[in-house]
Amino acid sequence: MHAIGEASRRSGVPIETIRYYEREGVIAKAERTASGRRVYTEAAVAELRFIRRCRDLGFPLPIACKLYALSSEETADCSEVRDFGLSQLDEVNSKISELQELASALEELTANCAEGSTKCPMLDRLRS
Amino acid sequence: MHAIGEASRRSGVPIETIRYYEREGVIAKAERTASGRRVYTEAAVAELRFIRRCRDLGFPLPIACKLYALSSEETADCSEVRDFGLSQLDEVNSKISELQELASALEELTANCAEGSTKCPMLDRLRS
DNA sequence: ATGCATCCTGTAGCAACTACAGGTTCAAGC
DNA sequence: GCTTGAACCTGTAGTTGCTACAGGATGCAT
Repeated sequence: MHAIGEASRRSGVPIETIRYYEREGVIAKAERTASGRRVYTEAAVAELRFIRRCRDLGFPLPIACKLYALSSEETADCSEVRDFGLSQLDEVNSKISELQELASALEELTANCAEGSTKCPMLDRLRS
Repeated sequence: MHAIGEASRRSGVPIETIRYYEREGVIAKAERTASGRRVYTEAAVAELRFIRRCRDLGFPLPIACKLYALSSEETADCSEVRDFGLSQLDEVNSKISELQELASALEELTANCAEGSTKCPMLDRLRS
């Protein structure tokens, strides 16, 4: 059993975020001591860590919740998990292509900017 | 002189966003008709378009403002513009690498998920 | 005169936190 | 037993850049 600070250290989820997750129903409400302080079991810490890993992979919170629910089921069907993973992968890949287009646009725009010039090709392109 | 709807169509900035920009001081306050409706000059529409192009390139609003200010100066030094562009490029590039790491992690995690399996390697990795 | 598009203000919601303010409780040292 | 400082509590507001109403006024065409 750990206090919230220890749970935070062990899970890598900031204290404020843990409380936020509880408020939002992402995780179950923690038990409390007589004086009202939250108490976390090892399993609760593992849940926090699980959620954090999902977030690190870019899964939105609702999906992270679903994945955790799946992971708690005995009968967890791998293919459902895989579908979430693949759809997340799709999204990440399309963000990557978007950003790559941005990057090449920015490269082109900055490439012709010469120091001291009063006629800036980048500004010209933004204006026209 | 255009009403806000026309300014929106011409600049590609949604009406609500134009009002938001005005509230936030991103653009100058528009003139009003006797009855209180906003009125946009050709120059104001150009400003909106400029801001939109900056946003499309991923520049944050405060930077978009600075770029517009620079673009209005006679003495605009190209090198300052270039610096903004390069720093934006840096940011885009680092986001790309982050996302590429995510993508490869997701590829690895999903690769071994086989249909019907009750032991999901992806869940195992999220748990451990 | 009527109806419909367009406009107005003001407020709230989104995602996922983060950062206070203002107050209680716990634990360690003296 | 008392003090002090860390850690905890609730509740609210701010972040970024919009977007979506609600509820009402205005403009224009028929």
